[in-house]
Amino acid sequence: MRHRSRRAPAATITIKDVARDAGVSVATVSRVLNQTNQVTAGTEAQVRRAATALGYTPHAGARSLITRRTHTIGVLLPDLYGEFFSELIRGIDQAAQRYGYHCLVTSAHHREPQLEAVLRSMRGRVDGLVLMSPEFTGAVSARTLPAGFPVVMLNCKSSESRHHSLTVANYRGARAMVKHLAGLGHRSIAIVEGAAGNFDASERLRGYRAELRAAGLTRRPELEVAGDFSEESGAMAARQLLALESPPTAIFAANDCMAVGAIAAIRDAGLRVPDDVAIGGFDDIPMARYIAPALTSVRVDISALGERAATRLLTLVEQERNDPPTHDIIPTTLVVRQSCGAARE
Amino acid sequence: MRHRSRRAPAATITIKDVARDAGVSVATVSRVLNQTNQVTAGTEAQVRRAATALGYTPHAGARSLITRRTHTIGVLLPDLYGEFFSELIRGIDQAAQRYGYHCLVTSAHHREPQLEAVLRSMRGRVDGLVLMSPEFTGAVSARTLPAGFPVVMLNCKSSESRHHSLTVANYRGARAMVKHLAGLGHRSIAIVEGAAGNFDASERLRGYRAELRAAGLTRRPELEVAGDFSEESGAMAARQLLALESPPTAIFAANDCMAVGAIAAIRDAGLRVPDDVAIGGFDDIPMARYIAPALTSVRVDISALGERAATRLLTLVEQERNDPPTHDIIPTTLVVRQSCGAARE
DNA sequence: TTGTAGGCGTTATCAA
DNA sequence: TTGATAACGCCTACAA
Repeated sequence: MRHRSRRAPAATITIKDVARDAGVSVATVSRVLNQTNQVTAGTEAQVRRAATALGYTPHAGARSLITRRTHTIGVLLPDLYGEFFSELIRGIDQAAQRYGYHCLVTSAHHREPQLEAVLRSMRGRVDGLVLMSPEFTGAVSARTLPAGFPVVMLNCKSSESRHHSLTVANYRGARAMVKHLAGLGHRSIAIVEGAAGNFDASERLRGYRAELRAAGLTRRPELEVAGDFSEESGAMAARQLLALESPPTAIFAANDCMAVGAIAAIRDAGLRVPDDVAIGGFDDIPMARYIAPALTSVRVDISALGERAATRLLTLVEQERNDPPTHDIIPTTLVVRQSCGAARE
Repeated sequence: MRHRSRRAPAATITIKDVARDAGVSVATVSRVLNQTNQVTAGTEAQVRRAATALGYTPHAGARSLITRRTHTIGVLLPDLYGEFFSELIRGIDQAAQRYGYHCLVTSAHHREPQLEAVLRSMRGRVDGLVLMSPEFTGAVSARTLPAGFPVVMLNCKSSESRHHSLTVANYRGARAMVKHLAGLGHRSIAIVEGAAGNFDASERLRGYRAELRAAGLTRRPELEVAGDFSEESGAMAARQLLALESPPTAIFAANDCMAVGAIAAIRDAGLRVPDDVAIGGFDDIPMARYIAPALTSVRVDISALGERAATRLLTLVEQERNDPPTHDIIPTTLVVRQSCGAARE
């Protein structure tokens, strides 16, 4: 008959219950729990006893309402597919935990209105934002975020410089790989591009083109093939390149997954890597050294990227200051193995 | 001279500002924003105009304090390393977004006290919990979570049945793989075990042993080699197995990464896969079909696991009822490719 | 249909 | 050292 066939209201015990049981005021309980040592050892003991007896835990939401600190950072990612993001989140979470913060993770905001809605929904939930989104512009920021709200951008267009940013050295990494291949004597070097619209992808393409020019090689548009970072797209791209009238002798895949797909396709076509076609990848995923032939790649320390981003953000949050934006670049390393034909082990 | 070389207090605009500008009370603003259609079209328009003009967004924390709904679910994982977790998070986040919920992700809680602290810190932050932790027992639950708090456990010991749970069919999957290898005529089948203490690892080992017995094969302890799910541990395990007086003719690696490492080690030893040693993996990561030889594996739909877990949890949260706990098992599929010697393409 | 006022669980500011 | 009491930003009876 009552309105309560529903779940009981989660018998929530509050600071008041502790105060009552300890025979003190809520203010005193609060003081004990917040380490503001203005309490007698005796009363402190009483309070602690009552608190543990009741199994009391402060309500984070209520606390943050008056404190204006949620001790949570928001992490906004364009996607969650693949090792890149798990590594990134791992790094971010690691740094956050070190500071005693939580991570609110969200992904997939394609169109601008959706992005704005997501950013808005963060109000009152997070103290700052790690943002990885090509769609995030200064205008969006102004419309959705309070002025001075701490933000660190990840792998975004460098033009957006009003916020702090961290970027992987995609351009330099790609140049290093192409330079290496050219140094091995390759004159026709192809690229399998990353996903369209992806910032990493376009930067790697830019590096590829720049280094071709620097090496005095002519750029052939038919050697720039679309891909989407998946193994399958790498295989398709390789097949397309092999079917050319004059196929390339080397292929730079914009990530390791596509490189693996390309190697499989080349093998299926009856050709050998690196003897007939040399292959280079990007990212240096753990598996790169174990496949056959071992993959030459551009190493990126993704979790370090995440850690630095979170650390930067948390510094901003805790300092409560408007430092002038910094723009860091995370360096990459060329790792030479068998697939490019340089190392023969 | 002022106290404010610090950041301005983020000029936060509240419901009061909107009410003032719209010339109505805060209650009316609230009603407009919460779709309780008890407002004149005229005043509603005024309120909306004022709200957008100010760029107002309700404060989620304040709202949840009175609503007793955070619209956030907590996700507690033992780790964040590797594709498994990114896929899992992807599935969880997908379901959460469909329900309009956020995800608070945390990892790495090794010892019990730390786990309890983390669970406690969730109070007032989340409406429910997706929990993947071997250390989470009924006792921990009772000490840290309010009675009736919605929880869905992932890949945990089935003994813990007071909460809802979802589990991958590790045991059955492992049996299917071993049965397949035995069916190909292999009499000495080795296993490279997963990380010690890991539930998936122990279940896959259990399945391996059970199927050996069922196939009438004698179990040889030296054919059970330790691993930790990494490529490197798979390679080490394979080397160890090849050094045996009578090495196995087939190796079941408890995940694909270790299988890749094992294949590399076997090749380095001058032997061929599958001719000299057959290999089977577990998980069927995207790359499995592209390596050489293509990897036979047990397919797991991880993102589906995450999606189902989150959906189950959100059903509990929204229904506000104490349903009797359900215990679902996510099935696996054997995917036969070249590495086991069955398919020759 | 609208406004007033109380309360959600904390912390912060005063007096005492 | 301690205790009232007023915020924090919002929702929701209840009254008008």
